[in-house]
Amino acid sequence: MSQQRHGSTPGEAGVVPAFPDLPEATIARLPEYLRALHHLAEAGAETVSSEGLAAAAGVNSAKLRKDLSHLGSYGTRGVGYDVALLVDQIEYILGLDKNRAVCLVGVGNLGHALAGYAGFASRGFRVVALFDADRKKVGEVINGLSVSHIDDLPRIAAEESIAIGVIATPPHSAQAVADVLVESGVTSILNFAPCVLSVPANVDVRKVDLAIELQILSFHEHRKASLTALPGGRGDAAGNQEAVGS
Amino acid sequence: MSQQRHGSTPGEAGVVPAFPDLPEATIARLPEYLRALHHLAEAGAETVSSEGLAAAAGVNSAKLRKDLSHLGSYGTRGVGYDVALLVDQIEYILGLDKNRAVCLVGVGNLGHALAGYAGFASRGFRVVALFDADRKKVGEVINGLSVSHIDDLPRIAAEESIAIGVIATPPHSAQAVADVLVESGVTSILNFAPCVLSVPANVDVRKVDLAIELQILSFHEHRKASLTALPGGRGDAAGNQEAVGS
DNA sequence: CGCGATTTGTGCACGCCTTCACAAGCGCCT
DNA sequence: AGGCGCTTGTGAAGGCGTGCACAAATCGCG
Repeated sequence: MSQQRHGSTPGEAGVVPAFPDLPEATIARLPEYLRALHHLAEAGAETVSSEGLAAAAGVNSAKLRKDLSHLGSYGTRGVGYDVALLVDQIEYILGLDKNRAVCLVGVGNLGHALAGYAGFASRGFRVVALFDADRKKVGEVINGLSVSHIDDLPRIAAEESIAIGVIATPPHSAQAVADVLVESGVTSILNFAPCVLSVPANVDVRKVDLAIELQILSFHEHRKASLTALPGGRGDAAGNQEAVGS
Repeated sequence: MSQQRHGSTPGEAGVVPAFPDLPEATIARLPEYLRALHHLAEAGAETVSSEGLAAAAGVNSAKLRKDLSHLGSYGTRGVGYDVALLVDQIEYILGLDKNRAVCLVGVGNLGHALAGYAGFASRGFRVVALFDADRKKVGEVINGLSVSHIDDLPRIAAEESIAIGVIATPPHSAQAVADVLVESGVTSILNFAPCVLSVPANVDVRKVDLAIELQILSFHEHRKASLTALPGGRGDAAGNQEAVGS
């Protein structure tokens, strides 16, 4: 679904739409808004208020309005936001209208699951290639996709115009894989290996460490336990949920 | 992340050691430091400088020093930090010396992988129970653990003193699962389902949405593409790596 | 047409986090 | 013992993000 900018004054910017300078925190929340909006759209809602959308996304309504205001005025005062319009706009900003090709390296325990993860395809990502260094795994078919050897990565990445790579290898080989990915033209990496990657400045890396999340929860368990052990400690302050990022 | 003030010890250190009031951002980095320290310990290092550890963890050295200073003075000026001592200290703070029991709900594609994820066990977490609502999956053995029906969750959670639960179900059943977990005494939840969970204030929820990470990368791809398309745009702005948090 | 109800967009203040820069402290060498 | 180099720990400044509170804008209705 290609699309150009809605509404916005045609008087400014050039052929390439001016790219808004969004705060990183806002960017991280846009996918959450998008999910909530899709949900609302399926339910038949045509418009939604900042209050309603904020509740659906689990954030403060003022924060949501400020986030959305960064990408332009797509709301109508007294009414709310047009759901369909906002969906299109956020998908455009996130670049999800490109049906991006993704490759996955490391078809082990986790990689196997990621290769079949339905959440990727449903958000506009196509996993177009799987790689592994183990020749015993090459040729294995997962979710309709055959595993290739990592030596073929540069060729296939070029053929398929792959810009995003997912690393699901053991940590000791993650850096080597990252080097190959970068060499092959990949400019965004999602790293599931628990290690620090070194990449050129023009390459973006995001890291997901499942064990770290548990350790953070463990800390809070420890804290809560030591609080309830104390005389005055009642753990019922105002708490809300939401996490990740950062 | 759930905020929650916790007044530190009223008087001085009691039987329960005074629990430091760590910034959330610091907590999120401690596991990273810990991983780097384990790596250094295996390599035989006895001490490490803030510069060295910061590099291994992929952060700024000043930030690392400030983080560590929050948990006390465990470094020696002119020398650095004692690796073994720091490992013990961080593990204590994170509550990893308790070998915490974890249960996993939802043995689908992702849940299967998580049940076998070695990174959990190696960081002091024991996955002691697997649950699913599908009776066809009950009894299936994964990684030496048999899948139980979710109706048995309250009983088993009590027996095993489970305080941490992992949700890897489809989003439409995640809230119901969370309710059962909370009802069963679980006070920390790691949620892999792409939805917002509503829980009591004393329960901590962290969310990991794999698709969101890809969408954030997609945004940066989009941004980089529109930058290189612009005349003045050279794609060598100050790019850094590392992410998540935040 | 005007008014009130409603909701967006945003100026502002506050607090958290990051980063710099440097004094204080420690060990080693002479 | 004394000085020197190295490293930690921290005060201060700046930036970023959050949330409040309100003005501006829009719709519906009498």
